[in-house]
Amino acid sequence: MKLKPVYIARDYEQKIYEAWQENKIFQANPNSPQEHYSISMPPPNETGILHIGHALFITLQDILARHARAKGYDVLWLPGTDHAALSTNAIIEKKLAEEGTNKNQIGRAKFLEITREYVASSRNTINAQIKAMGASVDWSRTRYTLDDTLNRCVKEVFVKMYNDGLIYRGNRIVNWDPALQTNISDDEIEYIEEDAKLYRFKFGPFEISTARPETKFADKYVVINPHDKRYLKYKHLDQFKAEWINGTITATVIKDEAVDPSFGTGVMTITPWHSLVDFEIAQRHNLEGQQIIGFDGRLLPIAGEFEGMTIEEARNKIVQKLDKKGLLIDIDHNYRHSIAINSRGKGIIEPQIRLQWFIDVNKRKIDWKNKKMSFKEILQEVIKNNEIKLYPKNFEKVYFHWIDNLRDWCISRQIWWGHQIPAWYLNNGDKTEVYVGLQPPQGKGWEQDPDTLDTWFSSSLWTWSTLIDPNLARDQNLTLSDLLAKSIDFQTYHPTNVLETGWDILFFWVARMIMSTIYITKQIPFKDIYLHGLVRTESGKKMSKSDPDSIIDPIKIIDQYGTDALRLALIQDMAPGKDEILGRSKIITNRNFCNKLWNVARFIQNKIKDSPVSNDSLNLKYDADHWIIRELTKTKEKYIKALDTYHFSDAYRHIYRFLNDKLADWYIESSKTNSNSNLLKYCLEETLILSHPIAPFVTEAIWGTEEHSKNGLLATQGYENIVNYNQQKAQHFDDIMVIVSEVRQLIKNLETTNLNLSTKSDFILTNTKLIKNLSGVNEIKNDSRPTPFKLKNSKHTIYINIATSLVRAYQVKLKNSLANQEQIAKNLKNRLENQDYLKKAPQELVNQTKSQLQLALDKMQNIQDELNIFVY
RNA sequence: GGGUGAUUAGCUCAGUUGGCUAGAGCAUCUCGUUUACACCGAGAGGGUCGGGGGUUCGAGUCCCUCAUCACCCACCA
Repeated sequence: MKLKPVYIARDYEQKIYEAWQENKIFQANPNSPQEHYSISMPPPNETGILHIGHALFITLQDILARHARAKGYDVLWLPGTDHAALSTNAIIEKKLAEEGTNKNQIGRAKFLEITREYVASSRNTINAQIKAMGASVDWSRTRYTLDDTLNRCVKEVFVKMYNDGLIYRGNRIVNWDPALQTNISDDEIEYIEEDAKLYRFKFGPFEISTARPETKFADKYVVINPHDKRYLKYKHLDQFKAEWINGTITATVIKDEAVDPSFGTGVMTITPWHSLVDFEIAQRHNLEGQQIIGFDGRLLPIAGEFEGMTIEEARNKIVQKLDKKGLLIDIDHNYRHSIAINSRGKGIIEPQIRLQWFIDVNKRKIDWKNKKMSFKEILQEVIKNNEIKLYPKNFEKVYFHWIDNLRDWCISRQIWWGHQIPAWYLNNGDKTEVYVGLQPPQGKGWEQDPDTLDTWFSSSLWTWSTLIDPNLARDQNLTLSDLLAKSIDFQTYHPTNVLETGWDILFFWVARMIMSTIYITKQIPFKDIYLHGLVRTESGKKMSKSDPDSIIDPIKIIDQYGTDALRLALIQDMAPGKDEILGRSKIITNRNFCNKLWNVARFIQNKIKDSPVSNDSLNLKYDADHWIIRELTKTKEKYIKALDTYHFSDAYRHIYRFLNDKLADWYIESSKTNSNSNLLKYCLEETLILSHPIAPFVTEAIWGTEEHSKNGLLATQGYENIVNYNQQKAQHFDDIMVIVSEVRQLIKNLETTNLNLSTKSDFILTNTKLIKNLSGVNEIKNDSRPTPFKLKNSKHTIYINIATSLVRAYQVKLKNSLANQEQIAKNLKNRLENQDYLKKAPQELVNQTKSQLQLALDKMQNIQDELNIFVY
């Protein structure tokens, strides 16, 4: 088949992916005698559509998977989707609201049914888009964070943790989202700053400041720093009367270090029910708290006349009332206040006290390394001991900092979409019995906890639960340990080799996987963690839905420029853990790499047509042949090493340099003079095999148009050993390159097309035609008579014959290069005159410096000799 | 308030344990359609690596400090 002049990606990509799938080449084979390699794909939201972040992680993981296959591993890259509890639940509730109903009206069963239908229809979208990216995943092992096996695992883990005392139920301040009617984890909160008013009120003998007067109905305590000299006459637990919003109250003085004397008046009242800090102060002193704001965000009966009002409605009215009573002192309008919002739903968070389930991160209950350790300690241990390696390493600092500040993890959510908590309650008059188990308890009156578990609880089980055989998981007679022992995938592919994900979910997900996996399986979940950065717009901003122009839509890019162009643009100049900027121009540049490869293939195929490939074994005929094999060998070593160490952009740069600077610019150009079609074909095939992990489609497309000694699709080809070459002959071609480059410069600088050379060197004379074709020199004569000018960079003696009219221009050029060489020689000389350098630097380096200096001096001498001609 | 990272050519960025005469892509300028490629080729210009100090024979690279920016964590009534 003949290749078209230009590579049109969309004509090939889909068919190629289908061919890969038909041949089942991405299917893992645990029975393979080869070594095994595995990656768990971070499951994207099933309701999502492919964005640039997905495109990045698919690209990186696909490169790793294909690279491992080419190295000869049996590879499992396991795909899946996440049920994304919070956001999916919110979508459905919004839909219901639009239809004029709500979840309580339709009931739990109906709600779940609607949700299931909705997600089933959208899951295909994301999976098709993952395929479009070229992902070499094993679709036969697709998993879902809400499927039966995972549900079983979730319950098993919950029950085990409960029995070990690692999960407890307690009254704690949680981040309540009145809009979504659920609490969310600390990590899912964002803070935004806004202008607010800071009110100062009279409170008994004190002045207090607050930005939130609406929470002050039940404030019966003033808290003062014990060291605050202004208030030494008030003792801890002193009582006083104060006129307040709804009449006179009796209040108590509390002394606590948490108060900052320099803020406001140094006196504050506390609202334990609606503030974490206040709650902690109240706990220290055993104070009562009272709920002021309902879970619907409206004021409760304690607010008296303000009952039922929202916070916005009530605030000004309360201030007005206090003002009328003469209690308002002043208002600071320049106050900036940060408010907590839900990073997913954007609802304003109202701290509330609720009975919730928590995971204890400090209890030493987990067996690891023959010790009883806490989750916190395990998280520190595995990274400290290098059992799990972080790339880039500097994220360790952030990681440890996060662990130091880790609190117990609240895992219950007041939503319906997700894994329901396997806890049941029985009301016995004034006491509630609690039962936690895999199956509902016997007997009447038990009711299951309506809450579900945080999505991250189930996704933290991802690496191992996905490797459990789903058929075995249905057998309730088997224990969880049995399941792990009998599942061949788990035995073969766990721990996984690498977790590749964004640094933004290091804590949400990565850390929690380490916790849960070690706790259950006694294995680490992965050996390496590679963190990539975020992809930003050309102006450096985060791509956001509110600014549609800023969004690079991978689907559109793929259609327009091809998947490979997108993949290459994503890894070009990318550094681990660092955000990168991606714009259209970068994609176009990388589309050009594909086109270059395509045209190299076209040229070589035409060549082969003209002089068909013989059946002889590979025969290196010309100096250039040895040279290109040397370059290919170097490139291959560097490329493989770069990918082995997650240096994606380096790997790409190496193959890019080889293709453009070596193969196309020099070898193909020289093959127009001296053609070795066997070797051309070999170089093309090697380049395709090497480039395949980073640009799978265009390479497979070219491969498909060729006849190969090797069978099968390109995606199944491994890296092979490279043929031997002769080092000396390779260097001969280096000599030719030096000459050609200098001649090209001369021709440009002197603005002539009429440049002639003469030499008596046999080497040059046998390569006359090649040098002429490559450099554009007019003629190379066999003539030993010297002319005033010589080529300077070649070790061969080659004279230049130029017209007298050009001599002056040539003189300027000589002076420039003399100055240049002088500077170099001066630097090297200084270095060699430094005794310390001679003593302390490695001998090898000193020798190198000496020969560099000699080279520079020789060149200077030559130039000077030529310049002397002008002395008159 | 605590922390992390960044600062290298006009722009976007590489630069792996210090050895650099600091690189690439894009952009700019000049020339060129020679058996693949104008989604091309050849050549050129452009940087005291944010400032200052230190360690070292040697610093873009390590340490200190200042400045600017970005992000993360905590959050004060």
